[in-house]
Amino acid sequence: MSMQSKPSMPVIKRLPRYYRYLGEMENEGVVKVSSSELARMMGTTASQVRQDFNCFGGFGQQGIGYNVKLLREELGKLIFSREPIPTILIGAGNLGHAMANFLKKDAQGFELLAAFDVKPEMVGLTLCDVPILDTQALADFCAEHHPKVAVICVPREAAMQAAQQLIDLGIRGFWNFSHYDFSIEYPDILVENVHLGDSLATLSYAVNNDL
Amino acid sequence: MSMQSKPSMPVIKRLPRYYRYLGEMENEGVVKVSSSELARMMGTTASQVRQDFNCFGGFGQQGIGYNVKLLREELGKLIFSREPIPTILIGAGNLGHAMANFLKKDAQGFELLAAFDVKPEMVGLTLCDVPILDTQALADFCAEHHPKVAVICVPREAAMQAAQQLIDLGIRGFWNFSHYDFSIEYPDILVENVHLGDSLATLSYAVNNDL
DNA sequence: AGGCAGTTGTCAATGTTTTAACACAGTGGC
DNA sequence: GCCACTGTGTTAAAACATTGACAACTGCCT
Repeated sequence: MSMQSKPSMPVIKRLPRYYRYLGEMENEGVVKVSSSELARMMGTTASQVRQDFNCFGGFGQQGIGYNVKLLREELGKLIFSREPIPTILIGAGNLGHAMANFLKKDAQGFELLAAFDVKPEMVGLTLCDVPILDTQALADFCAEHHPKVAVICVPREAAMQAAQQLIDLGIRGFWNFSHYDFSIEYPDILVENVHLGDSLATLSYAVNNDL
Repeated sequence: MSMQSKPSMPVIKRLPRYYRYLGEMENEGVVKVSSSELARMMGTTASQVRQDFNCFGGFGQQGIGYNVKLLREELGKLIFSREPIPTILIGAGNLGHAMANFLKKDAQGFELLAAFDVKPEMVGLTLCDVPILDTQALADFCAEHHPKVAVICVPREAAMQAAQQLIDLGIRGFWNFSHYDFSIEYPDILVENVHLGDSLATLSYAVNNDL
């Protein structure tokens, strides 16, 4: 039970998937699981599974395997905070709607407080039970509610403009759907990019080159 | 100008980003660029940039750098096919709407032919100029139009059910937003996963652990 | 009780990706 | 024309990630 080494990015990126599979198993009533079975689901080796968990101190029992419920709880503690992270949405367009929906219904660990948009006809409406506010009101809102994460669903130009303000207002984390790369210009923040265009392009490459 | 070695996955994943940056530069009228400048934008080293391009034969000129327009064109040829890939959308819900929009307006290399949904009230409507059809009509539609890629915007259970049928109907590539992992059960297809939940969880881990 | 089959934690070996180093090509000043 | 300067293509080294191997442990069967 010794913390082996600081988890590397590939390990961290696998955690949510372990967590997801374990959730499915728990729903199906599975009690214990072996590293080799998890490996089969993940498409990797048992060795990697064990080593991944060992970065965090190893949650298994020798000779037995891993307790599904316990392991999931431990991973949950690593991934999610005790309190949901207060979050705002920038850009209540098509994509913004879908992501608000996702945050409210399918995601855990985040609490959507409000959405912001520049379009006057949007302001005043609600989106999944949260108000759509004018971007003008952003500073006041943040001063009062201290959101920690912003979901960026505006085009590149708007994201560029908003970046400095959001950081100044105390936002530390970004779930970024825009084509603007925050991390380049502001190194001290946490950005999770979802570059849909890049993802599609990768698929295109794969289809083209028959990978 | 010698093809060095088969490009590895990390290289391929970087190509769309190079392509994106080069597009921005071209718009700004930049004519030439050096590997070190590209490296600064990408957040990596000049060495990596040069090596990445060399997988495909090296598009630069010694002593000069890279011609922005030329390099972008070459990368474009690698990533995209001559003809847009005929594509269908499965699931015309909130997310499906956003992705149809994205495919039509922001993406290149794909042509959205139709959307499919099981909800009767959806069927018959249009979505970004393409018809929303009943899932029942899927087989006939594919027989006639031969789509090559499907965008999966339905929940896990529906994706599981649809998987075999879509593959049988000749779909080779999937842009998958569901929590169902195609690649595990069907190895001979091309899947680009966009696991929004996993992405959010990664952000949560980062915020929690202050990475 | 003892051996066997199954499983984890851990360390070593292997494979892959990134970074560094350097020879060589082109450009511009003189 | 020659020399310094810039910057690529390419090879080698370093860093990193995955896989293999094995001791330690458990439960079960005889």
